[in-house]
Amino acid sequence: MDPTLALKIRRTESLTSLVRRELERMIEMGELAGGDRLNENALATRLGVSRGPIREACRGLEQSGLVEVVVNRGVFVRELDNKAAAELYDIRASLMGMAGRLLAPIITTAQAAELQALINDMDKAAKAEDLNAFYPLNLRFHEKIVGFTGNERLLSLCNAIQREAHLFRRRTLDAPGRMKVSNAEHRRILAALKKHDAEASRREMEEHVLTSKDALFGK
Amino acid sequence: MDPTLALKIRRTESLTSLVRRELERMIEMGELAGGDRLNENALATRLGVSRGPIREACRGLEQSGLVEVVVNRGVFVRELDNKAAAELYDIRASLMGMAGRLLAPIITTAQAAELQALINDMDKAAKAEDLNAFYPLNLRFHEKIVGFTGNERLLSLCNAIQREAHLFRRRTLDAPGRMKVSNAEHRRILAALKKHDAEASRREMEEHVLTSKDALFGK
DNA sequence: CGGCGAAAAACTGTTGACAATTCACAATCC
DNA sequence: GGATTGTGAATTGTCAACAGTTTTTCGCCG
Repeated sequence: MDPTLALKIRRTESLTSLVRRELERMIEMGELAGGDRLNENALATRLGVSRGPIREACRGLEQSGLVEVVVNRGVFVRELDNKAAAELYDIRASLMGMAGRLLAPIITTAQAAELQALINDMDKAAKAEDLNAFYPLNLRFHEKIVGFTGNERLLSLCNAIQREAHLFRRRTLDAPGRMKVSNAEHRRILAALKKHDAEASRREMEEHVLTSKDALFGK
Repeated sequence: MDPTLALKIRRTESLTSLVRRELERMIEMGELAGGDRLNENALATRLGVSRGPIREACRGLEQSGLVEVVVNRGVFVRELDNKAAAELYDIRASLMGMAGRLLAPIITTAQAAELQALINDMDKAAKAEDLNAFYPLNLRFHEKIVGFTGNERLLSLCNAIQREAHLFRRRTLDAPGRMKVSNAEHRRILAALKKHDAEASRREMEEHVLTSKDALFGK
Protein backbone atom coordinates (compact mmCIF):
# COMPACT_ATOMS: atom_id res chain seq x y z
CA MET A 1 0.00 0.00 0.00
CA ASP A 2 1.06 3.58 -0.55
CA PRO A 3 2.66 4.70 2.72
CA THR A 4 1.87 8.35 2.05
CA LEU A 5 -1.82 7.53 1.91
CA ALA A 6 -1.60 5.54 5.09
CA LEU A 7 0.00 8.46 6.89
CA LYS A 8 -2.65 10.84 5.66
CA ILE A 9 -5.35 8.55 6.98
CA ARG A 10 -3.62 8.29 10.32
CA ARG A 11 -3.43 12.04 10.66
CA THR A 12 -7.14 12.59 10.43
CA GLU A 13 -8.46 9.39 11.91
CA SER A 14 -7.40 7.26 14.83
CA LEU A 15 -6.88 3.52 14.65
CA THR A 16 -9.71 3.22 17.14
CA SER A 17 -12.29 4.56 14.70
CA LEU A 18 -10.90 2.48 11.85
CA VAL A 19 -11.07 -0.65 13.99
CA ARG A 20 -14.56 0.29 15.07
CA ARG A 21 -15.81 0.55 11.52
CA GLU A 22 -14.15 -2.71 10.61
CA LEU A 23 -15.78 -4.48 13.55
CA GLU A 24 -19.16 -3.04 12.63
CA ARG A 25 -18.66 -4.32 9.11
CA MET A 26 -17.65 -7.76 10.33
CA ILE A 27 -20.73 -7.96 12.52
CA GLU A 28 -23.03 -6.71 9.78
CA MET A 29 -21.57 -9.12 7.26
CA GLY A 30 -21.97 -12.00 9.66
CA GLU A 31 -18.25 -12.72 9.88
CA LEU A 32 -18.87 -12.31 13.57
CA ALA A 33 -22.07 -14.06 14.54
CA GLY A 34 -24.22 -13.40 17.57
CA GLY A 35 -22.69 -14.79 20.75
CA ASP A 36 -19.17 -14.89 19.32
CA ARG A 37 -16.41 -13.62 21.55
CA LEU A 38 -14.14 -10.91 20.16
CA ASN A 39 -10.65 -12.16 20.88
CA GLU A 40 -8.56 -9.05 21.48
CA ASN A 41 -5.24 -10.66 20.63
CA ALA A 42 -6.52 -12.31 17.49
CA LEU A 43 -8.17 -9.13 16.29
CA ALA A 44 -5.08 -7.09 17.06
CA THR A 45 -2.90 -9.43 15.03
CA ARG A 46 -5.44 -9.68 12.23
CA LEU A 47 -5.82 -5.92 11.91
CA GLY A 48 -2.16 -5.15 12.51
CA VAL A 49 -2.64 -2.97 15.59
CA SER A 50 -2.16 -3.40 19.30
CA ARG A 51 -4.87 -4.24 21.80
CA GLY A 52 -5.40 -0.65 22.93
CA PRO A 53 -7.36 0.57 19.89
CA ILE A 54 -9.27 -2.73 19.83
CA ARG A 55 -10.41 -2.27 23.40
CA GLU A 56 -11.36 1.36 22.84
CA ALA A 57 -13.39 0.45 19.77
CA CYS A 58 -15.19 -2.24 21.74
CA ARG A 59 -16.21 0.25 24.42
CA GLY A 60 -17.88 2.36 21.75
CA LEU A 61 -19.58 -0.70 20.28
CA GLU A 62 -20.82 -1.64 23.73
CA GLN A 63 -22.54 1.70 24.17
CA SER A 64 -24.22 1.40 20.80
CA GLY A 65 -25.57 -2.00 21.77
CA LEU A 66 -23.74 -4.13 19.22
CA VAL A 67 -21.65 -6.01 21.74
CA GLU A 68 -21.84 -6.95 25.39
CA VAL A 69 -18.88 -6.68 27.73
CA VAL A 70 -18.48 -9.16 30.57
CA VAL A 71 -15.74 -8.36 33.05
CA ASN A 72 -12.77 -10.70 32.88
CA ARG A 73 -14.47 -12.79 30.23
CA GLY A 74 -14.46 -10.59 27.17
CA VAL A 75 -16.78 -8.86 24.74
CA PHE A 76 -19.43 -10.82 22.89
CA VAL A 77 -21.47 -9.98 19.83
CA ARG A 78 -24.91 -9.32 21.21
CA GLU A 79 -27.73 -11.72 20.52
CA LEU A 80 -31.23 -10.37 20.30
CA ASP A 81 -33.97 -12.54 21.66
CA ASN A 82 -37.55 -11.97 20.54
CA LYS A 83 -38.27 -9.55 23.36
CA ALA A 84 -35.25 -7.35 22.66
CA ALA A 85 -35.99 -7.31 18.95
CA ALA A 86 -39.62 -6.38 19.59
CA GLU A 87 -38.45 -3.58 21.87
CA LEU A 88 -36.27 -2.20 19.11
CA TYR A 89 -39.16 -2.27 16.66
CA ASP A 90 -41.33 -0.24 19.02
CA ILE A 91 -38.55 2.30 19.45
CA ARG A 92 -37.97 2.46 15.75
CA ALA A 93 -41.69 2.88 15.10
CA SER A 94 -41.80 5.79 17.48
CA LEU A 95 -38.77 7.52 15.94
CA MET A 96 -40.00 6.96 12.40
CA GLY A 97 -43.38 8.35 13.39
CA MET A 98 -41.69 11.50 14.65
CA ALA A 99 -39.75 11.72 11.40
CA GLY A 100 -43.02 11.68 9.47
CA ARG A 101 -44.52 14.28 11.74
CA LEU A 102 -41.50 16.57 11.38
CA LEU A 103 -41.10 16.15 7.65
CA ALA A 104 -44.73 16.62 6.58
CA PRO A 105 -44.84 20.40 7.06
CA ILE A 106 -41.54 21.08 5.31
CA ILE A 107 -41.14 18.46 2.59
CA THR A 108 -40.18 19.91 -0.81
CA THR A 109 -41.41 18.73 -4.18
CA ALA A 110 -37.88 17.64 -5.05
CA GLN A 111 -37.71 15.50 -1.92
CA ALA A 112 -41.10 13.99 -2.64
CA ALA A 113 -39.90 13.18 -6.15
CA GLU A 114 -36.84 11.40 -4.73
CA LEU A 115 -39.07 9.30 -2.51
CA GLN A 116 -41.38 8.57 -5.43
CA ALA A 117 -38.43 7.39 -7.50
CA LEU A 118 -37.43 4.98 -4.76
CA ILE A 119 -40.98 3.68 -4.56
CA ASN A 120 -40.95 3.07 -8.31
CA ASP A 121 -37.69 1.16 -8.06
CA MET A 122 -39.07 -0.88 -5.20
CA ASP A 123 -42.10 -1.69 -7.33
CA LYS A 124 -39.84 -3.18 -9.96
CA ALA A 125 -37.96 -5.17 -7.36
CA ALA A 126 -41.22 -6.39 -5.82
CA LYS A 127 -42.56 -7.50 -9.19
CA ALA A 128 -39.34 -9.39 -9.82
CA GLU A 129 -39.49 -10.83 -6.29
CA ASP A 130 -35.92 -9.55 -5.96
CA LEU A 131 -35.40 -9.16 -2.23
CA ASN A 132 -31.73 -8.30 -2.68
CA ALA A 133 -32.69 -5.27 -4.72
CA PHE A 134 -35.68 -4.34 -2.57
CA TYR A 135 -33.94 -4.39 0.78
CA PRO A 136 -31.38 -1.61 0.28
CA LEU A 137 -33.97 0.55 -1.51
CA ASN A 138 -36.25 0.13 1.47
CA LEU A 139 -33.46 1.19 3.81
CA ARG A 140 -32.71 4.24 1.66
CA PHE A 141 -36.39 5.21 1.63
CA HIS A 142 -36.61 5.30 5.39
CA GLU A 143 -33.23 6.92 5.82
CA LYS A 144 -34.11 9.67 3.37
CA ILE A 145 -37.31 10.50 5.21
CA VAL A 146 -35.44 10.84 8.46
CA GLY A 147 -32.62 12.78 6.81
CA PHE A 148 -35.02 15.24 5.17
CA THR A 149 -36.31 16.31 8.59
CA GLY A 150 -32.96 17.97 9.24
CA ASN A 151 -32.79 16.40 12.71
CA GLU A 152 -29.25 15.02 12.65
CA ARG A 153 -29.46 13.34 16.03
CA LEU A 154 -32.62 11.55 14.95
CA LEU A 155 -30.86 10.34 11.83
CA SER A 156 -27.85 8.97 13.68
CA LEU A 157 -30.09 7.40 16.31
CA CYS A 158 -32.28 5.71 13.69
CA ASN A 159 -29.22 4.37 11.94
CA ALA A 160 -27.87 3.03 15.22
CA ILE A 161 -31.16 1.33 16.03
CA GLN A 162 -31.27 -0.10 12.52
CA ARG A 163 -27.78 -1.56 12.87
CA GLU A 164 -28.66 -2.99 16.24
CA ALA A 165 -31.83 -4.58 14.86
CA HIS A 166 -29.67 -6.24 12.23
CA LEU A 167 -28.39 -8.52 14.99
CA PHE A 168 -31.74 -10.25 14.85
CA ARG A 169 -31.49 -13.15 12.48
CA ARG A 170 -34.95 -13.28 11.05
CA ARG A 171 -35.94 -10.83 8.37
CA THR A 172 -39.38 -9.37 7.91
CA LEU A 173 -39.47 -9.16 4.17
CA ASP A 174 -38.72 -12.83 3.59
CA ALA A 175 -42.41 -13.64 3.56
CA PRO A 176 -43.86 -13.83 0.05
CA GLY A 177 -45.94 -10.82 -0.92
CA ARG A 178 -44.53 -8.74 1.93
CA MET A 179 -42.65 -6.51 -0.50
CA LYS A 180 -45.79 -5.43 -2.32
CA VAL A 181 -47.67 -4.79 0.91
CA SER A 182 -44.73 -2.85 2.26
CA ASN A 183 -44.47 -0.69 -0.81
CA ALA A 184 -48.19 0.03 -0.75
CA GLU A 185 -47.63 1.43 2.73
CA HIS A 186 -44.77 3.51 1.36
CA ARG A 187 -47.19 5.04 -1.10
CA ARG A 188 -49.60 5.94 1.67
CA ILE A 189 -46.75 7.52 3.63
CA LEU A 190 -45.68 9.61 0.67
CA ALA A 191 -49.26 10.67 0.00
CA ALA A 192 -49.64 11.90 3.58
CA LEU A 193 -46.32 13.73 3.39
CA LYS A 194 -47.28 15.41 0.12
CA LYS A 195 -50.51 16.61 1.73
CA HIS A 196 -48.36 18.10 4.50
CA ASP A 197 -50.52 16.22 6.97
CA ALA A 198 -48.27 15.83 10.01
CA GLU A 199 -50.60 13.65 12.04
CA ALA A 200 -51.37 11.27 9.18
CA SER A 201 -47.70 11.07 8.24
CA ARG A 202 -46.76 10.23 11.79
CA ARG A 203 -49.45 7.57 11.98
CA GLU A 204 -48.62 5.98 8.63
CA MET A 205 -44.92 5.82 9.44
CA GLU A 206 -45.49 4.39 12.88
CA GLU A 207 -47.97 1.81 11.65
CA HIS A 208 -45.70 0.87 8.78
CA VAL A 209 -42.96 -0.15 11.19
CA LEU A 210 -45.36 -1.84 13.57
CA THR A 211 -46.85 -3.79 10.68
CA SER A 212 -43.48 -5.21 9.79
CA LYS A 213 -42.95 -5.99 13.46
CA ASP A 214 -46.22 -7.93 13.49
CA ALA A 215 -45.25 -9.69 10.26
CA LEU A 216 -42.02 -10.74 11.92
CA PHE A 217 -43.52 -12.04 15.11
CA GLY A 218 -46.77 -13.32 13.64
CA LYS A 219 -48.99 -11.16 15.76
CA MET B 1 -9.62 3.56 51.73
CA ASP B 2 -9.98 -0.12 52.58
CA PRO B 3 -7.87 -2.00 50.03
CA THR B 4 -9.93 -5.16 50.41
CA LEU B 5 -13.05 -3.33 49.33
CA ALA B 6 -11.24 -1.82 46.39
CA LEU B 7 -10.09 -5.26 45.28
CA LYS B 8 -13.56 -6.71 45.59
CA ILE B 9 -14.91 -3.96 43.42
CA ARG B 10 -12.18 -4.64 40.91
CA ARG B 11 -13.20 -8.27 40.60
CA THR B 12 -16.70 -7.54 39.48
CA GLU B 13 -16.25 -4.19 37.83
CA SER B 14 -13.56 -2.75 35.64
CA LEU B 15 -11.85 0.55 36.29
CA THR B 16 -13.23 1.68 32.96
CA SER B 17 -16.82 1.52 34.16
CA LEU B 18 -15.95 3.18 37.46
CA VAL B 19 -14.18 5.99 35.64
CA ARG B 20 -17.10 6.28 33.29
CA ARG B 21 -19.60 6.73 36.08
CA GLU B 22 -17.34 9.24 37.76
CA LEU B 23 -17.00 11.26 34.57
CA GLU B 24 -20.76 11.17 34.05
CA ARG B 25 -21.19 12.45 37.57
CA MET B 26 -18.66 15.22 37.07
CA ILE B 27 -20.41 16.33 33.91
CA GLU B 28 -23.84 16.18 35.49
CA MET B 29 -22.68 18.11 38.55
CA GLY B 30 -21.11 20.76 36.36
CA GLU B 31 -17.58 20.07 37.60
CA LEU B 32 -16.86 19.66 33.94
CA ALA B 33 -18.62 22.36 31.96
CA GLY B 34 -19.55 22.27 28.30
CA GLY B 35 -16.57 22.81 26.05
CA ASP B 36 -14.04 21.75 28.69
CA ARG B 37 -11.30 19.44 27.58
CA LEU B 38 -10.82 16.22 29.52
CA ASN B 39 -7.11 16.08 30.22
CA GLU B 40 -6.22 12.41 30.25
CA ASN B 41 -3.13 12.77 32.40
CA ALA B 42 -4.80 15.01 34.95
CA LEU B 43 -7.82 12.72 35.21
CA ALA B 44 -5.61 9.66 35.51
CA THR B 45 -3.68 11.21 38.37
CA ARG B 46 -6.81 12.57 40.04
CA LEU B 47 -8.60 9.21 39.93
CA GLY B 48 -5.52 7.15 40.68
CA VAL B 49 -5.57 5.07 37.52
CA SER B 50 -3.60 5.00 34.29
CA ARG B 51 -4.69 6.57 31.04
CA GLY B 52 -5.99 3.33 29.54
CA PRO B 53 -9.24 3.13 31.49
CA ILE B 54 -9.73 6.88 31.09
CA ARG B 55 -9.52 6.60 27.33
CA GLU B 56 -11.83 3.60 27.22
CA ALA B 57 -14.39 5.38 29.36
CA CYS B 58 -14.24 8.39 27.06
CA ARG B 59 -14.99 6.22 24.03
CA GLY B 60 -18.16 5.05 25.72
CA LEU B 61 -19.10 8.61 26.66
CA GLU B 62 -18.55 9.67 23.07
CA GLN B 63 -21.05 7.13 21.79
CA SER B 64 -23.64 8.26 24.31
CA GLY B 65 -23.22 11.83 23.15
CA LEU B 66 -21.83 13.35 26.34
CA VAL B 67 -18.43 14.17 24.91
CA GLU B 68 -16.91 14.84 21.53
CA VAL B 69 -13.59 13.34 20.49
CA VAL B 70 -11.32 15.31 18.18
CA VAL B 71 -8.34 13.39 16.83
CA ASN B 72 -5.03 14.51 18.25
CA ARG B 73 -6.72 17.28 20.21
CA GLY B 74 -8.63 15.48 22.91
CA VAL B 75 -12.13 14.87 24.17
CA PHE B 76 -14.39 17.78 25.01
CA VAL B 77 -17.58 17.96 27.03
CA ARG B 78 -20.23 18.46 24.41
CA GLU B 79 -22.04 21.75 24.15
CA LEU B 80 -25.60 21.75 22.91
CA ASP B 81 -26.66 24.67 20.79
CA ASN B 82 -30.34 25.46 20.44
CA LYS B 83 -30.74 23.27 17.38
CA ALA B 84 -29.20 20.21 19.00
CA ALA B 85 -31.26 20.71 22.16
CA ALA B 86 -34.45 21.08 20.13
CA GLU B 87 -33.58 17.89 18.26
CA LEU B 88 -33.26 16.03 21.53
CA TYR B 89 -36.62 17.30 22.72
CA ASP B 90 -38.31 16.01 19.58
CA ILE B 91 -36.68 12.63 20.04
CA ARG B 92 -37.63 12.54 23.67
CA ALA B 93 -41.20 13.52 22.83
CA SER B 94 -41.45 10.66 20.39
CA LEU B 95 -40.06 8.09 22.82
CA MET B 96 -42.23 9.30 25.66
CA GLY B 97 -45.25 9.15 23.38
CA MET B 98 -44.45 5.52 22.63
CA ALA B 99 -44.09 4.86 26.35
CA GLY B 100 -47.59 6.19 26.90
CA ARG B 101 -48.95 4.14 24.05
CA LEU B 102 -47.32 0.98 25.35
CA LEU B 103 -48.23 1.48 28.99
CA ALA B 104 -51.90 2.41 28.59
CA PRO B 105 -53.16 -1.12 27.83
CA ILE B 106 -51.23 -2.77 30.64
CA ILE B 107 -50.98 -0.30 33.50
CA THR B 108 -51.94 -1.73 36.89
CA THR B 109 -53.83 0.05 39.62
CA ALA B 110 -50.75 -0.13 41.84
CA GLN B 111 -48.67 1.58 39.17
CA ALA B 112 -51.31 4.24 38.66
CA ALA B 113 -51.31 4.84 42.41
CA GLU B 114 -47.53 5.30 42.36
CA LEU B 115 -47.86 7.89 39.64
CA GLN B 116 -50.68 9.61 41.54
CA ALA B 117 -48.50 9.82 44.64
CA LEU B 118 -45.75 11.51 42.64
CA ILE B 119 -48.27 13.96 41.22
CA ASN B 120 -49.43 14.79 44.74
CA ASP B 121 -45.85 15.39 45.86
CA MET B 122 -45.24 17.58 42.84
CA ASP B 123 -48.35 19.56 43.75
CA LYS B 124 -46.87 20.33 47.12
CA ALA B 125 -43.58 21.35 45.55
CA ALA B 126 -45.36 23.52 43.00
CA LYS B 127 -47.38 25.29 45.68
CA ALA B 128 -44.17 25.94 47.62
CA GLU B 129 -42.47 27.07 44.39
CA ASP B 130 -39.75 24.58 45.33
CA LEU B 131 -38.04 23.75 42.07
CA ASN B 132 -35.36 21.69 43.79
CA ALA B 133 -38.05 19.37 45.11
CA PHE B 134 -40.12 19.39 41.93
CA TYR B 135 -37.35 18.58 39.49
CA PRO B 136 -36.35 15.11 40.72
CA LEU B 137 -39.99 14.16 41.25
CA ASN B 138 -40.68 15.14 37.67
CA LEU B 139 -37.80 12.97 36.48
CA ARG B 140 -39.05 10.03 38.54
CA PHE B 141 -42.55 10.43 37.12
CA HIS B 142 -41.36 10.18 33.55
CA GLU B 143 -38.89 7.43 34.29
CA LYS B 144 -41.54 5.35 36.04
CA ILE B 145 -43.89 5.58 33.09
CA VAL B 146 -41.18 4.36 30.76
CA GLY B 147 -40.08 1.68 33.19
CA PHE B 148 -43.63 0.34 33.63
CA THR B 149 -43.83 -0.44 29.91
CA GLY B 150 -41.29 -3.22 30.45
CA ASN B 151 -39.31 -2.07 27.42
CA GLU B 152 -35.82 -2.05 28.89
CA ARG B 153 -34.13 -0.66 25.82
CA LEU B 154 -36.60 2.21 25.75
CA LEU B 155 -35.83 2.95 29.38
CA SER B 156 -32.08 3.02 28.91
CA LEU B 157 -32.46 5.09 25.75
CA CYS B 158 -34.70 7.62 27.47
CA ASN B 159 -32.26 7.91 30.33
CA ALA B 160 -29.38 8.45 27.92
CA ILE B 161 -31.30 11.14 26.06
CA GLN B 162 -32.21 12.76 29.35
CA ARG B 163 -28.58 12.86 30.47
CA GLU B 164 -27.55 14.26 27.13
CA ALA B 165 -30.21 16.97 27.32
CA HIS B 166 -28.77 17.93 30.68
CA LEU B 167 -25.84 19.41 28.78
CA PHE B 168 -28.12 22.24 27.75
CA ARG B 169 -27.74 25.01 30.26
CA ARG B 170 -31.21 26.47 30.28
CA ARG B 171 -33.95 24.72 32.21
CA THR B 172 -37.57 24.65 31.24
CA LEU B 173 -39.12 24.74 34.64
CA ASP B 174 -37.41 27.93 35.71
CA ALA B 175 -40.28 30.01 34.39
CA PRO B 176 -42.77 30.95 37.13
CA GLY B 177 -45.98 28.97 37.02
CA ARG B 178 -44.45 26.31 34.76
CA MET B 179 -44.54 23.75 37.56
CA LYS B 180 -48.30 24.00 37.98
CA VAL B 181 -48.91 23.84 34.24
CA SER B 182 -46.58 20.87 33.95
CA ASN B 183 -48.29 19.00 36.75
CA ALA B 184 -51.71 19.66 35.24
CA GLU B 185 -50.42 17.89 32.14
CA HIS B 186 -49.22 15.03 34.33
CA ARG B 187 -52.75 14.66 35.59
CA ARG B 188 -54.10 14.45 32.06
CA ILE B 189 -51.48 11.84 31.21
CA LEU B 190 -52.42 9.71 34.20
CA ALA B 191 -56.12 10.06 33.39
CA ALA B 192 -55.53 8.79 29.85
CA LEU B 193 -53.43 5.92 31.15
CA LYS B 194 -56.07 4.93 33.69
CA LYS B 195 -58.65 4.85 30.91
CA HIS B 196 -56.32 2.47 29.05
CA ASP B 197 -56.57 4.82 26.08
CA ALA B 198 -53.36 4.17 24.14
CA GLU B 199 -53.84 6.88 21.55
CA ALA B 200 -54.71 9.57 24.08
CA SER B 201 -51.84 8.52 26.33
CA ARG B 202 -49.42 8.72 23.46
CA ARG B 203 -50.71 12.14 22.46
CA GLU B 204 -50.66 13.57 25.99
CA MET B 205 -47.14 12.34 26.64
CA GLU B 206 -45.83 13.63 23.34
CA GLU B 207 -47.49 16.99 23.74
CA HIS B 208 -46.30 17.29 27.31
CA VAL B 209 -42.68 17.07 26.19
CA LEU B 210 -43.23 19.34 23.21
CA THR B 211 -44.91 21.91 25.45
CA SER B 212 -41.85 22.10 27.64
CA LYS B 213 -39.74 22.36 24.51
CA ASP B 214 -41.82 25.33 23.39
CA ALA B 215 -41.58 26.85 26.85
CA LEU B 216 -37.83 26.56 26.62
CA PHE B 217 -37.45 28.07 23.19
CA GLY B 218 -40.33 30.51 23.40
CA LYS B 219 -42.20 29.11 20.46
C1' DC C 1 -14.72 -44.99 32.20
C1' DG C 2 -16.03 -40.72 34.48
C1' DG C 3 -15.56 -37.22 37.79
C1' DC C 4 -12.03 -34.28 40.44
C1' DG C 5 -8.44 -31.20 41.14
C1' DA C 6 -4.18 -29.00 40.19
C1' DA C 7 -1.05 -27.17 36.82
C1' DA C 8 -0.71 -24.79 32.49
C1' DA C 9 -2.28 -22.06 28.83
C1' DA C 10 -5.05 -18.37 27.18
C1' DC C 11 -7.08 -14.25 27.87
C1' DT C 12 -8.48 -9.84 29.90
C1' DG C 13 -7.28 -5.67 32.89
C1' DT C 14 -3.96 -2.34 33.74
C1' DT C 15 0.18 0.08 33.56
C1' DG C 16 4.25 2.76 32.04
C1' DA C 17 7.00 4.06 28.10
C1' DC C 18 7.71 5.86 23.52
C1' DA C 19 6.27 8.19 19.14
C1' DA C 20 3.65 11.69 16.85
C1' DT C 21 1.05 15.74 17.03
C1' DT C 22 -0.60 20.01 18.85
C1' DC C 23 -0.12 24.13 21.59
C1' DA C 24 2.25 28.18 23.73
C1' DC C 25 5.46 31.53 23.22
C1' DA C 26 9.22 34.03 21.86
C1' DA C 27 12.25 35.63 18.18
C1' DT C 28 12.17 37.27 13.44
C1' DC C 29 10.80 39.59 9.35
C1' DC C 30 7.98 42.75 6.62
C1' DG D 1 2.71 46.91 14.99
C1' DG D 2 1.27 42.63 13.07
C1' DA D 3 1.93 38.37 10.89
C1' DT D 4 5.08 34.37 10.81
C1' DT D 5 8.10 30.91 11.79
C1' DG D 6 10.81 28.05 14.87
C1' DT D 7 11.50 25.82 19.25
C1' DG D 8 10.25 23.43 23.48
C1' DA D 9 6.59 21.82 26.50
C1' DA D 10 2.30 19.56 26.92
C1' DT D 11 -0.83 16.24 25.23
C1' DT D 12 -2.70 12.50 22.58
C1' DG D 13 -2.02 7.93 19.97
C1' DT D 14 -0.01 3.58 20.16
C1' DC D 15 2.45 -0.15 21.84
C1' DA D 16 4.58 -3.89 24.61
C1' DA D 17 4.97 -5.93 29.08
C1' DC D 18 3.11 -7.40 33.53
C1' DA D 19 -0.60 -8.91 36.86
C1' DG D 20 -4.80 -11.23 37.81
C1' DT D 21 -8.62 -14.14 36.22
C1' DT D 22 -10.73 -17.61 33.50
C1' DT D 23 -10.58 -21.61 30.69
C1' DT D 24 -8.40 -25.74 29.22
C1' DT D 25 -5.62 -29.66 29.81
C1' DC D 26 -4.12 -33.63 31.90
C1' DG D 27 -2.97 -36.79 35.43
C1' DC D 28 -5.17 -39.14 39.30
C1' DC D 29 -8.42 -41.68 42.01
C1' DG D 30 -12.59 -44.16 42.68
